[in-house]
Amino acid sequence: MSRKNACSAEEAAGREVCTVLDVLGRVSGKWSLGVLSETTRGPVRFAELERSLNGISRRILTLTLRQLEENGLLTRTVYPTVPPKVEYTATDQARELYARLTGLTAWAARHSAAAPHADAP
Amino acid sequence: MSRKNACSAEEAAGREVCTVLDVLGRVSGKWSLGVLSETTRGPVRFAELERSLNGISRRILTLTLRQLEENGLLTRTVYPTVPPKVEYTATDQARELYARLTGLTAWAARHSAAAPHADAP
DNA sequence: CAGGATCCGCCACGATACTG
DNA sequence: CAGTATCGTGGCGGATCCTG
Repeated sequence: MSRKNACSAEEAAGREVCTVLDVLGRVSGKWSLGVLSETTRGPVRFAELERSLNGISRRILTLTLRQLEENGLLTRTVYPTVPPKVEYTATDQARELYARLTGLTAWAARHSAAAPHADAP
Repeated sequence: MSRKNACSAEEAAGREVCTVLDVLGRVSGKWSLGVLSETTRGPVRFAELERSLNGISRRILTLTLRQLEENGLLTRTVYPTVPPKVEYTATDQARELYARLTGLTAWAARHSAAAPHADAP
């Protein structure tokens, strides 16, 4: 979960790059996109995410959720029930961003290249 | 420069996520976007990049260039002159991808939120 | 000038145990 | 159930030195 991105220097034209870097930094975690994918479909509980994202550890899941929340991409709702219940939902901003990101698959489709094997009809 | 992204598991809906992850992985380096930014403007020499991207080390620059080249995002042209001369240029694929990525700044503009200070026009 | 070879520090990620 | 607290690890990135 990369946090800091001061965009320390680069050149003048780098302002744009800097912004892009910042945006990508907000979903930089290995599982961030997976979490967004799940939470975009509707409210999801912690344990659900833990199962959906097969292989993620509790710690990383927590950190990822916190990061996304900090960046205004996730809404955390706590139900003060006796066994705790917490739901996470993607914000509108997150949905927009996620849409733009999945839009990259269009690019990937047009250039299936460089892939280890690929398919190619 | 993260290379491997087996997208080991996740869930079914994760295919999309997997693809996005793969695309982002191709420009994952700390300086990859900076390099793309420069090479998109036209052919650039190694030393030029080294200066433009202030703070980058020779090794990382080389690795970044190699990665981008491997992924078909950069064209490497060697001129067999006596002092070596090598030029790097972004491919069309790279320009397309870079355009989509800079498109993220639009999103960032609409949600200046979460930034340390800033917001409210 | 362009880049290979080394050595090293740091941080994201992972595995596990414990708790309200 | 939903986390927090600890400890360990791999690999990216940085600093140099050397060469065709």
